[in-house]
Parts: sequence; structure tokens; C-alpha cells
Amino acid sequence: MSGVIDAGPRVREAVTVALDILEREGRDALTMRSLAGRMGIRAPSLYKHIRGKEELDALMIAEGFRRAGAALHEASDAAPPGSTRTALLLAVAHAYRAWALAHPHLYRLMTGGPLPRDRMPEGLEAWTAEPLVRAAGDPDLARAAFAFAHGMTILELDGRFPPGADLGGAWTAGVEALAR
Amino acid sequence: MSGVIDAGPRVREAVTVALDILEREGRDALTMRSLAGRMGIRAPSLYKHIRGKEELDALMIAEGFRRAGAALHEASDAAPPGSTRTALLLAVAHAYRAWALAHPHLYRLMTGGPLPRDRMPEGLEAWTAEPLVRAAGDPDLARAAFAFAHGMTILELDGRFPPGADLGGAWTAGVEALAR
DNA sequence: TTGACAAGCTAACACCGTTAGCCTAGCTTG
DNA sequence: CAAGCTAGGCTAACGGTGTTAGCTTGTCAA
Repeated sequence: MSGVIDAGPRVREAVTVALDILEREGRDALTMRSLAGRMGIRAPSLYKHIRGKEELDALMIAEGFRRAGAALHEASDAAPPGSTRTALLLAVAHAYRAWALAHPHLYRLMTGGPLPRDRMPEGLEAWTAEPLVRAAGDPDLARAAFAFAHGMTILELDGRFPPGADLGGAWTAGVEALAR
Repeated sequence: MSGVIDAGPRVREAVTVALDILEREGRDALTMRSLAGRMGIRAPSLYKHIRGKEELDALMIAEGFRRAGAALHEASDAAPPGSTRTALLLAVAHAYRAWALAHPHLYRLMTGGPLPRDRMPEGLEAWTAEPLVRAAGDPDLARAAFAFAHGMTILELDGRFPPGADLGGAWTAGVEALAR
């Protein structure tokens, strides 16, 4: 609760517009003034609807979890029944990477710092992580797989692997090792 | 070259003081004004020595790579000869985690975004990564291990694992899987 | 009809990185 | 030794950031 559910339409509009600016133009382009401008109002008026930038970030992060979670669940559900754990984890990992690469700015916002858990709808975080947790089996391995997936993703997004490195190979090597 | 080697003493002092502020008080506390203040000068005077904040960041990042690399090499060199790859990777991973947890703000600065490679001393990045690469063996597995280590580390630093989760277990599970 | 309130506005504040332009002490050079 | 250059400080200021205070106005309820 408390998330977007009981939020007025103007708040939902603000989050939608903010996500649009973020994804199209990047983090630096999303300011209280630019957001207000796109909504046809002045920056201070935003504060009639939203407490401040931290809350806006939290609302965008929650929406990001919903969207990413949907992609992961979809991939997980699409796996043929009786798949090996390796195949299942491979499918989820592929969806994870694909979603993040398609929404780099939002992914960075969602993962680049502490999670504002007190502003997040209850259960959302766990629901988003569910497909990965299920595919990994053991809790320790689930955490390891999550760390691996996030590491691969953020390092790729930030261009920190050597140029020309075969990241597909690293992904499959890691997933196969972790799913054993 | 071009790093700190040919830098004047005032630049080296600036980097030292900046690292001190960063590690003690966090990223937000490190501003051009606060840095200048600690050096007994005004902010604009900093620009007589340093091009701007990006260059300061790059200098701090390079110094971070030197320090982290020293810790990793030390751990790697301390491993008894004839160690299994699992034992070696475990030792390096432990040193990686320990160093990052001891220097959270610097670690975040070093890894939280694209690496300014054109401002980094040549070969430093590869030297820092060397112990991990050597312990992993295969290049694909080295990248996977790097991603895993960074993922575990940054997620722990940001408190993104469930409170009370046994991260030691996740570390060993991941390392053992990757070193097989 | 009146009053309350939601939702806009302008002006302003503190802080950020950064630039322009001035001053002065000290070294170099004719 | 005098002249001049330069390194390295300074103040003032700019544009940008998130944010607050306080005013106005339109709409809806009593």
C-alpha cells in the first residue's frame, strides 16, 4: 500500500512523465523543473502532489520493479514444464539482462543505491525477485545468482568490461556454474 | 602515465585530503568548497591545480585502484603454493569483500558508473584485476567471478539483501560454484 | 452567500560546480 | 639590481539544483 495505489491522478501523471524523461534523456535531464515543465506547471507546484525528489524516485523505483517483475515472471512462466534448473535460470537471466539493457536509466535508478524500503509497496520486492529465487533453488545460491546477474548487468551498462569481451559467454558460464 | 606521477605536490595533497573527506564523511560531504576549506584555500583556487571535479574523481579512483589492487595482490601472494583454485579464489574474494567493506565510499566511487579510462594510468586497471583473473582461470569465468564479487559487494554495501541474510554463505556458495 | 481548500503562481534561499578578473609574492632574466 | 613574468591565492558572480514561504484563484460544500 501507500505506493501508487492511493495516489491521485496528478501523482500518477508525474511518475509517468518522469519515467519518460528518465528513459529518453537520462538521469541528469530529470529535474523538478524539467518534470514540471513537461506537465505544464512550475516546479514549486509539484510539491502540492509530491513530497520531494526522494519520493518521486521511490515512486519510479516501485514502478520499475513492477515492470521488471512482469518481464521476469513472463520468462519464467514461458519455460516449458520440466525444464532443468539450468534452462530455467538461463531463461530468467536472459530476461533480466534484456530488460535492463532496454531500460538502462531506470535500471540504474532502481539499483544504484540503498532501496527506500519504507516507501515501497509491501511484497513488491519479493514478488519481483520470485522468478530468480525459484530458479536458483537454494537461498544462498539465489543470492549468489542475484549478485551475479546484477554485477554482469551493471558492469555491462557502465561499459566496464574490456571492449569486445564476449559477455554472452560470461553469462552462460556463470549461470551454468551457479545452476550446476 | 599522466596520473598522479607528474602531478605537483598540491595536487597530491588535494587527492589525499579529498579521499579523507570521502571516506570519513561520504560522497555528499566532498564538495569543491569543503575540499578547499580543508586545504586552507577557497574553492576557485582549486582550479589552479585541478581541471574540475571529474578530474578529481578520476585521481581518487586511480588511487583507489592502487590500494585495492595492493590488498588483492597481497591476499593472492599469501596463498600457499599448490592451493586449489577454489581456495585461491576464496582468498581473493575474501580480500575483495573486506577491502570494499572497509572503504565503502571509495568503493562506490570506483565502481558507481563508467570508468574514466582516458584519465587512468595505463595498465592500472589490468594490474588491479590480475589476482582475480588469475584465480578464475578461464576468461569467461573471470568475468563471471568479477561480476559476482562486485554484485555481492555493492548489494551488501547498499543493504539490498534481506536483513539477517547469511552473506558469508552466499559468498562461499558462489565462489565454489564458479571455481568448481 | 460564504467559507474552505486544492492547486496554481512568484520570489527567494542555500548550495553546487565553475568562470572571470584582480592582486601579490617571488623567481628569472636582462 | 631592476623589470617583468608567473604561480597561486582572492572576490564576485553565473547558471543550475532542490526546496520553502506566502500569495492568489477557482471550485465545491454548507
